[in-house]
Amino acid sequence: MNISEKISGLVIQCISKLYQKDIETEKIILQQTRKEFEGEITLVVFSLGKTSGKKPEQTALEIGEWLKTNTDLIVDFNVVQGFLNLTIANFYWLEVLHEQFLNTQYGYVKTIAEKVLIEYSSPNTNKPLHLGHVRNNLLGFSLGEILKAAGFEVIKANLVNDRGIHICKSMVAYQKFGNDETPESAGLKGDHLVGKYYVRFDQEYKLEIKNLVDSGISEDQAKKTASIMQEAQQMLLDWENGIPKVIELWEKMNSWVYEGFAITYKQLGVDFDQYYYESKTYLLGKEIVEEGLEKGVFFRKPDNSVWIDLTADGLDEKIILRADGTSVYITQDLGTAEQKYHDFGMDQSIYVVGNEQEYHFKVLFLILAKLGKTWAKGLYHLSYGMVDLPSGKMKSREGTVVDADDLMAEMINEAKIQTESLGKLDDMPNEQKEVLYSQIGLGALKYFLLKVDPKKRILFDPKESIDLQGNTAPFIQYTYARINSVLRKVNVDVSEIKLNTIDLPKAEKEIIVQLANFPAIIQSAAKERSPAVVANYLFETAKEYNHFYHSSPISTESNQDLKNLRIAISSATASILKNGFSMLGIQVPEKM
RNA sequence: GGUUUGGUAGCUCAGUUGGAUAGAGCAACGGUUUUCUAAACCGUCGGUCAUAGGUUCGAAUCCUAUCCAGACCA
Repeated sequence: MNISEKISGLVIQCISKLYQKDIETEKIILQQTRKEFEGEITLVVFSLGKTSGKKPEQTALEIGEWLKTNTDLIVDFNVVQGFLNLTIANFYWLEVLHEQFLNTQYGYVKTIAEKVLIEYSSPNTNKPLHLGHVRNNLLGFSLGEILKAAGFEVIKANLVNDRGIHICKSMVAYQKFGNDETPESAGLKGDHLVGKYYVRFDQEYKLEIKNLVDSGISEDQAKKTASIMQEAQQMLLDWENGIPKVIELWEKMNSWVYEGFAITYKQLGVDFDQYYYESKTYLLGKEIVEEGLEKGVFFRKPDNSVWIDLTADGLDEKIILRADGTSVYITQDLGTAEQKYHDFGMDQSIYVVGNEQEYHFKVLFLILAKLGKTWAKGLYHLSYGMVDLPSGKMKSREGTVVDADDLMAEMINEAKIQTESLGKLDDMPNEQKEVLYSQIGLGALKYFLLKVDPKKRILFDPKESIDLQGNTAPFIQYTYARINSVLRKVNVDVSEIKLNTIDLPKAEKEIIVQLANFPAIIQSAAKERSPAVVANYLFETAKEYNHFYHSSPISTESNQDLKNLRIAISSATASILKNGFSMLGIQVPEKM
């Protein structure tokens, strides 16, 4: 039971004793006391006026007095207008702290309540990953870690988009212009090599359109008749018909891409429990179409196409199956959703996909609900904003992207320059330095993307490198490293420390109160499905600790009780920073 | 045209179910190291919370309308 729940209980008791009235827990509004006032928890009394029949200040005074005299937990109070500021007994804070530094998994919920599947990343195999994908990957991974900490069983899934016309485009371009180039011969990562031909296709295609338009054909017509596009469409048909030569090329090029992705994923630190491939799932969903027709949820038009009418739900009529019987995206997604439920029987299924697909998922979830799928209520689209450049949207085929591999390399290099210029680590072995640069550089990148609310779009200016000072990962990493340094200096076994009840100085109490919020933060981040909640909390915590650090010497403190207290606080802070960061996929260095 | 998300300091963002004088970081300026890591700390400057109404003891937060930006559906 956390402190708010405890106090709520006490206030209910108090009101029943003082005013002979019962009150619902929801009516009791508690918040953290603002720094400028005495106390740690504040009861907002305005809404209790009706219950007490008295003015807010009078009510606050009466409740405060009762709590002070009748409970051990509350030792003092003060009233400001309708706010009752409560001072909690030191023994409580010491208890919390004690639990924290003994339990390195403080705040984690160990009993598994529900199973949740998170689908994220879901790349196309025709080009390398860019900054937008990085946001997706980090959000998906991080949310998975947060949900695990909050007591969910998590399955991370990746639905690879490995077929379709866009894949055929790079294949056609490679066939025409590739000269049997390989990643080895070109000295390129496999995904970059394939991406090169995706760009090449677009260039050739545009050129051909231009020539056709110049010869007097309309642009629309030119787009359709361009021979390179027709080749791509033919290749898609050949692929569907399993023409060996095409399948072979497809397999070869995809395998290059997978080798490239594996490297990028590894460096990003993301992983998956389950892979789905669109090439294996794209025919799913046709049975659902039958099911929908039988149930009367779908209807067939005279031209034989299948539709659903969602106008009553404020949406449109949506096509489910084309007149020629071929699938559209939503058909596959219906099938894949059912497949996933069949495979895992999860309670919740989260799709981490950009906000451009909000409409699509609204339709998908609605259809599944209308089909009477009991699991449809557990579907959720984690929609996030685009990462845009000052010049606008990133487009792979036009080459206007911030490449994930390049960016990571730049960030690591930036971290290296910065670290070397500080010149504190001259005695560190080179191998260790490389690890550190990567922790700092990647940490800064990840934090940059995760600290903002997923709903918001992010503007990334490649000309301005990502900060390493202020509200950044290195700030928090530094706080961690510094705590480690102090703990090395005092050289005690933290688990052996006994905390005696002593007066808590203000700085000490403030940081303990901050640390005590960690379990609630995990829950709130899980509920809101937002790693940003964790990121912002960790920044506040690090800031609070730094404030404490500068006013509270540890190694030179002669009062043993106070020294132990500070060691305990430092140790607890370190483990919260480390655990919190691990939920964001960011590592902490022992030294920096 | 419709749906939807956002708009908070020069810039990047926090701001819990409505609560106290709207907070951080960056940038700018000033200070702190014979003391445990100065990637730090302390201070100064900076606000019509897009706009206008409404709800109420109380609104950045809820409601309505409008403006701006993004995304999507025709």
